[in-house]
Amino acid sequence: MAKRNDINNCATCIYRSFLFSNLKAEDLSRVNISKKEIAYDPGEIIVQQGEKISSFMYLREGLLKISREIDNQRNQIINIAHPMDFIGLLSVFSEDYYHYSITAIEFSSLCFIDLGLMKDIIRKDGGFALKLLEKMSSMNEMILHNRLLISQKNLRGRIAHILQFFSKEIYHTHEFTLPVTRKEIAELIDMRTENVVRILSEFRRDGIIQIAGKVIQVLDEDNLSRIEEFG
Amino acid sequence: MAKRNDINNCATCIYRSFLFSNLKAEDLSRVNISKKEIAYDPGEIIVQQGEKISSFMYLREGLLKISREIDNQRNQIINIAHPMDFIGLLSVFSEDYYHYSITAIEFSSLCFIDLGLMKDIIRKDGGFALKLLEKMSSMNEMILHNRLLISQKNLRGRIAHILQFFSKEIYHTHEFTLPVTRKEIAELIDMRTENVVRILSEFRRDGIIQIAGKVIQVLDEDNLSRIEEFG
DNA sequence: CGCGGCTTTGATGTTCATCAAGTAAAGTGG
DNA sequence: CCACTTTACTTGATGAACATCAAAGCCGCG
Repeated sequence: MAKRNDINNCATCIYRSFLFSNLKAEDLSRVNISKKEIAYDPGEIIVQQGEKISSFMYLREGLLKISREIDNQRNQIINIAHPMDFIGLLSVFSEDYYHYSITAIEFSSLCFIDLGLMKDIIRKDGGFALKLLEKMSSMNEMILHNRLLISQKNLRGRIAHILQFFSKEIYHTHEFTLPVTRKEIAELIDMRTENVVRILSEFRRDGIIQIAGKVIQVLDEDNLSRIEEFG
Repeated sequence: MAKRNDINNCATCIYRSFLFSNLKAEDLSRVNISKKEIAYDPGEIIVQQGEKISSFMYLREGLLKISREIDNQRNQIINIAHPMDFIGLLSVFSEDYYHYSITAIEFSSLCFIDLGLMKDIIRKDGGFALKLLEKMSSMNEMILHNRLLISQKNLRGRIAHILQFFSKEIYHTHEFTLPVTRKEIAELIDMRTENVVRILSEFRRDGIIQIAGKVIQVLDEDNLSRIEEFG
């Protein structure tokens, strides 16, 4: 793990999530004392697949990719995590070792909370446990739902989907800078790099988007939506 | 919901799961009083997509399919649930309404526990909540993992995978009766009915399996494993 | 300045969906 | 119980969608 700069107090942290707002004052203080805040630059690996799980992680700021190795040199990206996500909620409570890697794809700031402490709080505070169950349930449902959607779409539909994802869910604007390479897009939506490029070019030819390297501008969102839906 | 026959007491129920064995005696008794046990024949619908979630379900015996409608007349099967599974753990705690349907594909017996009661127990018993978190986490991880695997395999690999699934994880024997139609297999592993048939026939020609209607016998498991892995 | 990874386009072949058409099996009503 | 209808299964032929191979330009970085 990298640079440390514990600057914030959980009680006043503007990033404090809905979940932690349900914590009792005493427990919040325990979290505050134990937590470690770490910042990562794009490309930095936060968790290596196979590593032992010892922390409960909370993404304050930035963007991460959660991925896993399939064979020698092929990767599969499971999810892109936004702020307020409890990353690794995927399996913190079921597995001893991470089944996936976590990498920063933008400048990111994470809080690490000792897993033992979290479990202790859960055991003592059933109300908090229920909130956590709900959060976990909805995160898992979302990721699975996404996978099920993608597997039904053709390649154009998938590209449209991922463009809408970045435009609407991540950056909330029509013009944005892709935080991932073409290859990573391919790994995220089950296709080949060449076809990502090809279809992006096609969309540009058709006046649906504008491309300047990693900067994308959505010009015809209606059309993009139609392609996403029917593709 | 269908026929009722509340015959069992949770305290002595031989199907009582690992999870419920962590329940305090008092809470177990509350579950026992509230629970409804219902039996279903193959084909009977247990939950309709869109229905309100009001129960926590536990599969005592049988086999279920969990599926969702994509468009007018196309379905996608998300998972096959075995006994001891807390079905709907997928989203009981995050959503008010089911995002999927549940159908019996063999004679099945389920216990329904009032969701309010479950939430109450969770709030009071953090230890139980933690066990539930672990169970939920591992179930979700398994389902997602399966999806990620399938999406990387070619059609032969997927068929090999699903045959191994039924043979090893469900029936624990080389010869078994498929609980699903060819069409349902297709819906489960993202392919078309025709290709399910074609590849099964191909496997038969190659001496890997024997087919008699719905009865399948795995003859060459090594080969099947190889196809699963490299396909 | 040169190396390696990223991007791009074209050409080619494979895999898979689709269409078609027929058989078998299973449910339905008289 | 039999004619009838529907649903499941099966095989072949065809074309579309996609992966793969190849080659060249680009860009950042040491």
